Amino acid sequence: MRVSREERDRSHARIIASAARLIRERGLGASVADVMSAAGLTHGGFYNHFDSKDALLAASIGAAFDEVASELSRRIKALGPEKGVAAFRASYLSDRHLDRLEISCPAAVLGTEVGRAPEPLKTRFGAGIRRLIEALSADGKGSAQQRRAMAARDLATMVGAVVIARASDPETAREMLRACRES
Amino acid sequence: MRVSREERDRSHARIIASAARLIRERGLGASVADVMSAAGLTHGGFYNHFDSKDALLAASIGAAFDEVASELSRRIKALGPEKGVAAFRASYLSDRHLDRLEISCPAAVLGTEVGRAPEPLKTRFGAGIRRLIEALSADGKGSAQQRRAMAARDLATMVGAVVIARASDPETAREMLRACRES
DNA sequence: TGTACATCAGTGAACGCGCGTTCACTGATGTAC
DNA sequence: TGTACATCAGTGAACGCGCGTTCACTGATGTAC
Repeated sequence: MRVSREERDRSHARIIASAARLIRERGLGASVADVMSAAGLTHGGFYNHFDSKDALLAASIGAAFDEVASELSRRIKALGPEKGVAAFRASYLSDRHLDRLEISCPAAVLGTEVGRAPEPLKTRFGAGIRRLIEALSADGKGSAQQRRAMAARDLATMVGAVVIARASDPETAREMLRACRES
Repeated sequence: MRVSREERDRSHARIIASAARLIRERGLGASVADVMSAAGLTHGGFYNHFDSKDALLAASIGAAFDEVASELSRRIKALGPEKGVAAFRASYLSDRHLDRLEISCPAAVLGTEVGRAPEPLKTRFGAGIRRLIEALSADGKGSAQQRRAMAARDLATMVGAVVIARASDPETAREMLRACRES
């Protein structure tokens, strides 16, 4: 049956939120039916909300980056640039982060899959990356350009370390994280 | 019809080699039928060679790491530790590497997918990573432990940079690679 | 060395399954009067 | 404000497709005598 406009908008938001979690947990292959079910709906109604699964993926990748970027901003606001970025880095490279796939950084959890995805997904992904670099640039010395480059390198190291750690046996994972925490 | 033992062994090697290329190009979802076809065989014979698709994935991830690790060793042998590692790093972070998925580093091309794969795949993956860290440790100063940690960080940065660059729009990709080449 | 037979790598059809997407239908909501 | 009707979010069955895996079959290879 038809539902009110407010209800419809709530459903839409729930679908994106469910997808943002499920794709991080299971990858881009997370099924439309499972996403809809996690949002408390049935799969048939999906196309009332999105043109295609790819459109949902784009929206939910954006939402996932939003989450991570605002967490970083929150830390910077609370602790200042230097300590805020350091706290973010420590949490990113923590053992705990390894296990919490569903709220993890999209780059660390979807990166290689998005690399093979169609262009619109990459555009969204790239926008998320630039947002993170921008926020990370709050810390550091030198010109704005130098700080951006340092932030980009910093992000690459964090993402690479977590990607490798998650894909490896526990011992190798530990070595990789420990080495990168020392930076 | 039955073929000779030598022919059989050649088929086996061709299947692994084809898989090592195809999974890097298309991800772990590359189909058994496509792998067999690339090896000049039909899909029905696959289970004469492997117990399951996962067994093939493990073998071909190992083979892909072998390729990359021997390329690094070759450079070190030819140019010495410092220049050899530098040449490897430059090639890893080159625009050219971004496009050559099928001969790329498994970590940069399969990392997030292997993160969700069963344990045996991660063990193989971790072994490949340790081999690369080991080889990269040839360069650098300090104790063996310090050199290993530096090599691990170096590898994490390279992998993260390429993962992010491939998953992003071209402009963001360029910024990320440029920043990491400056290291 | 030759012969008879068992083995088994390779073939191609078939299986069951999960997927993205479509569709006819339902009935509460929104709208026109 | 009340009524009649069009709209459309949500449902659940159905579609076509590709996948990993199984299977009966073929015929050259390997082996036992």
